[in-house]
Amino acid sequence: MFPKLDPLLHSELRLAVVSILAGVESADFTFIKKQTGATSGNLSVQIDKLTSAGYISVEKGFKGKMPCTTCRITPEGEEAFNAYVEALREYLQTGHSEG
Amino acid sequence: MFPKLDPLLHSELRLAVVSILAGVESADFTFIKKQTGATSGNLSVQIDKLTSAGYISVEKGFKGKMPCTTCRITPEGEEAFNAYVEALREYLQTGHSEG
DNA sequence: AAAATTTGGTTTATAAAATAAACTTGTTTA
DNA sequence: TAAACAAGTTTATTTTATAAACCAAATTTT
Repeated sequence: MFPKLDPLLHSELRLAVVSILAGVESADFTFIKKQTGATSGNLSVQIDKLTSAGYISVEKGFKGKMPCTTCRITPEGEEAFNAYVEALREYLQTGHSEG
Repeated sequence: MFPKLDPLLHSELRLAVVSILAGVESADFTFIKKQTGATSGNLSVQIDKLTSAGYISVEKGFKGKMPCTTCRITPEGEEAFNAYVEALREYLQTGHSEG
């Protein structure tokens, strides 16, 4: 019927982050921030949550002398994303009859 | 890029309600409750919100002697639902390149 | 070279949401 | 007629999302 939607992905910003990461090998904090238009604080928090869930991995390093936080989606993250997309289709596709 | 998702629809239960109503002429409270598996309280609250937003309309009557709350999607609701589906596609479809 | 500004974030506080628990009103059943 | 049930509503609690404030280091300006 209506499958449960993974609450970790059913969040505008986290979904955007995962969507970006699903399409690239990796992306860094500032890039994701620009793409999503999110504030640093919000993005930092949501990246933490995705990391704790094991959906993405984060590598902290430097680009020249500047700190640089690089994010990647994990296999678990990809799987969760795919499952979420599948689940959502049930909601988006109308035609739930009264029978 | 990533369009804003209508917060009124980006809610698991409200989305399920609207999805159901988008497919039928009308549906009553108890039917929606069964289909979604929601608690009465939660459903009541979410139906109120959708009503306040003008996305659905509610008609209170009786089925025999029992109270019966019938819900319908409004044209605004349909439009909002369609827009939401469109917006979501941007998120679900991967391939946001780093260029 | 000191001061001011910018970069790249994190931590903490606040506002909004989702959800469940408790309650209400009326009806049916034992 | 008392107990149980139906159909919801109201209120309280827990989560979430978000923004505001903060921090350290690097860069730019004077």
